[in-house]
Amino acid sequence: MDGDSNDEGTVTESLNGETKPDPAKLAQTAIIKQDVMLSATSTQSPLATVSSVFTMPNISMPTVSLANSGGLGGLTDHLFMSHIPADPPNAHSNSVTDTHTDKSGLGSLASPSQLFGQPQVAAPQFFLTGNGAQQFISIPVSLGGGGNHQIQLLTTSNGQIIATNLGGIPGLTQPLNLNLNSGSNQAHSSTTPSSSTSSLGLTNLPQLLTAAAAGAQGQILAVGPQVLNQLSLSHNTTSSSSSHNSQSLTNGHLSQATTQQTAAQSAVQSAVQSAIRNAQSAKINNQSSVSTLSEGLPPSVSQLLPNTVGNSTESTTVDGINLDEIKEFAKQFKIRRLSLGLTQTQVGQALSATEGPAYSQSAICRFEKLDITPKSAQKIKPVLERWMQEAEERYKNGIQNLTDFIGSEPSKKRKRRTSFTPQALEVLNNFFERNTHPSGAEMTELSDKLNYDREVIRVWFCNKRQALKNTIKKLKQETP
Amino acid sequence: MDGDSNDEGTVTESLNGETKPDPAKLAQTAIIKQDVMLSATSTQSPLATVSSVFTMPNISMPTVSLANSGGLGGLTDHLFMSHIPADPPNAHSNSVTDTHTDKSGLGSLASPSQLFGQPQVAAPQFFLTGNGAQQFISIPVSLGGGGNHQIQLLTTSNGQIIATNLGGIPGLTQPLNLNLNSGSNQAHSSTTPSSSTSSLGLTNLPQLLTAAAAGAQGQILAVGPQVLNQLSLSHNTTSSSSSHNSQSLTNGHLSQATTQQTAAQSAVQSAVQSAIRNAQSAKINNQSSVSTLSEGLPPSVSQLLPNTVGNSTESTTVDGINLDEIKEFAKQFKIRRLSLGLTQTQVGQALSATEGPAYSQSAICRFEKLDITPKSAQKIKPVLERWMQEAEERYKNGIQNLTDFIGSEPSKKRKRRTSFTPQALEVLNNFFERNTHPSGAEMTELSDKLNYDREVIRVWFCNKRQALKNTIKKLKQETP
DNA sequence: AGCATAAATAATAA
DNA sequence: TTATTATTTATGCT
Repeated sequence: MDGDSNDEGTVTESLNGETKPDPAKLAQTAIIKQDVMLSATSTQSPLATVSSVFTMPNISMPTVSLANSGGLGGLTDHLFMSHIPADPPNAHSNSVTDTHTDKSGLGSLASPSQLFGQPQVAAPQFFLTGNGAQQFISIPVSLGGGGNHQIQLLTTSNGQIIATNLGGIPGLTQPLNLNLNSGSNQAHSSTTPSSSTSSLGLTNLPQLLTAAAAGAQGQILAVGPQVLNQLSLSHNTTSSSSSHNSQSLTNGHLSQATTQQTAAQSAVQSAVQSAIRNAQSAKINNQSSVSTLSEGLPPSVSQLLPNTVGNSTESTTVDGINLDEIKEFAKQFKIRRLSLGLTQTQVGQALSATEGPAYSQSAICRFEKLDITPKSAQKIKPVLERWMQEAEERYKNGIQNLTDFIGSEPSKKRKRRTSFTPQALEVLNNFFERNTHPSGAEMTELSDKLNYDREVIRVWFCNKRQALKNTIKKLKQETP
Repeated sequence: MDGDSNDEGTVTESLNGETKPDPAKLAQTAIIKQDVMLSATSTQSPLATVSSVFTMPNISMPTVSLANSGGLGGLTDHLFMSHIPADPPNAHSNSVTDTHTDKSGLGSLASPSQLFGQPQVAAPQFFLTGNGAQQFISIPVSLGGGGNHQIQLLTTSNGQIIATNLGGIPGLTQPLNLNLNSGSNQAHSSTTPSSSTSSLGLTNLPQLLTAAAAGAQGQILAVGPQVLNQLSLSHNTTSSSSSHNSQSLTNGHLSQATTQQTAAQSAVQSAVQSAIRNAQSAKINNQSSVSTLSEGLPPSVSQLLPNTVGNSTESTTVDGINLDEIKEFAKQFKIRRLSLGLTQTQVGQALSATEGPAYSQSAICRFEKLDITPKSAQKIKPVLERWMQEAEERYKNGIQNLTDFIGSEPSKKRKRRTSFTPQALEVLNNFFERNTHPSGAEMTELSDKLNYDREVIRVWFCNKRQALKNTIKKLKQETP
């Protein structure tokens, strides 16, 4: 649950000097990064859709090659190619899954008690709104103005607790605002190369090696280029492929059921929700799509595309924008990103540095999922393409180079897994039993008491909650 | 674990049963944490810039691809150059640094209090990274500003020392960075002989292809090694021998080299674990490692490979197994997996079904990272190849098909994010203000009252606490 | 041989 | 965009 991701401290300054341009804006807070690993996302299925066929069969080879592939080499070629899946658009939407969702769902509404809560303010606001600029975290609303009294504000009715709590917590008082940036501090000093390096080397060596060798990075990288090429090709083509399976979800498989007990509910909910959210769901759009689509909502590329598929040979275009092309690009972009061993966060941060704010991890995520408007996609696509090309170029010239470009380290290693002592676990578990969500102060206390990093403690609770949740889920399933 | 935990319904643990024995012995465990962070580096400026000139966006026709490929050859040229850092080891400039670095450092160990967990002390850790800017990981300390009073905040009750410590340490401010690279050094000239490249290619078909195709790859590969070598060198350096490196390059000996690493790692592990865990063991080991090499541990492919590279034309082989080939396969396998949108878990489950047990998510993960013995890798490689081919084939024919093959899951969707009603939020926030840690009973009550899943409620509190925590953290950092 | 879970990354509500 | 949730990956462990 908790993710973790965020944290970060921004330290403003850096020590190093890295040259870095200014980062003025760096991302903010955030976290940072991670390592290389790639993850996959599987969530959605890529379907193959296809769309237009064309001629670019070139690639076809792959198939054949695949066979061979035993060897590696071949693989590359094909890999991608073959797929070319177009993804079905909906991916997300399908709701089958919803299960939990309920909440919002109808049920909840309808139901009960919720009603009564008093309607207070919309809670939402409280948090930060960040405004545009990235760097600042602004606190909420209010703050904007002058001093930050902050805390109270936060609290507000709904209680954003945050503020309140803080208040309660001694020390916390501080104002909420944080500016991340704080001025760029940066020192760029030049870095001392040799020395530093060396040190590094030593330090890391072991790890490095490993990483390189095994590491994700290395692997991935290699592929990259090829992929790229193909990608581009395919891109246009769109390829042919087969049908999309319509929604495969098919339930047939329910099998799992997984989770849900409430299939029924979920279905309902999902339906509802989806309806609401998406407003236009994919299908609908087809034709009218554009116009009709929701009025309010601007349709995202993914929403528009689904339709496309069909069999038509033609590409789907909206406002003069070739959605298929964008779709393919997005797909390839992801693969290229993964090939370089980069995370969405890293890409976003790097872009924010060079292209200006507006490239958060979320933004990258949305682009890849095409959960953005065609116009928007069209706008950032060239930026991403350019950036990716440079990243790839640098990669070729050495990781170091890429590292510099990105800012962070792609190869950063994963933190070593912490081992808790039985004693520590006992303390943690006892605490967890009483309270699964320790406050910051409590966490700090535990951290201090047990002598583990506070972050480690935080993560422990996070994972513990997850485990609990999973356990509960299982029980539910079984029970009935 | 804890024995006690029960209460509530939380089932928690029961399931597992873990129960873990306790080892009373462990001393404390602590965390190991940290690794090193490397930061990156920067040293040189990369600047290269570049950029892309054209971009061929999408469409790229085949041509494009050609271009790339064409590139291949060329690529080679550059490849290497850059890297080659030489680094002397020295390291220490900053005290901080030292810490990490030294493994030997024992000193560090000594220091603190770590009775339990980690040694906090070492503050160093925290920083990390950042290199450039952005990324800092947690805590930090901010250094930036100078005095941060904030720090204290963190500290609060227990005071995680961290903050405090940092503050105390003068100088920290900077230090942490490590530059990897530095690479500059380089001469590229000599280095990369094209020939080598080619040779490489020849040797390993797979690679060749790749290389050719993508160009990048090839390059990369090449590079990698170098880097590695260097690293190793430096690595060794520390200790003593450099010799290895050279050897490593060559293949013949690889084995030994490998071992070394292995040893190192292993050493590390053992050392760490047994001993202090925490301390950053890694480094420490190095030295010893060498000599020690390990006997005990069976070397993994990744451990063996690094050395290999070098320039040698030949491929690394151990026990008649071509490690380079396996490495390449592993790399491609991952990409292929991702291209199909599959997770390690899915692959593992599917394989377990068709090939019999023995293909857990962990197994897949380890294969991809090559954290397995060559023998083992050689054994499962064909299985994975075969499976992947079928998966790809099915994918082409429709997702459905793939879905069936995999067994359900692929399409499983992510649970939809819960939306709380304003009313519910009010109730929750009010509660949170009074008590951030509701008991199980209280949670159940809220769940019931608000009509949300209990789990959802639990998570809400969890996240709320985290948010609070993060807020606090930020405050600390920033505020100057 | 793998489970359990820490750590990391992606996706999503707001 | 940000904050937060959901998923995936990696690894310690006996």
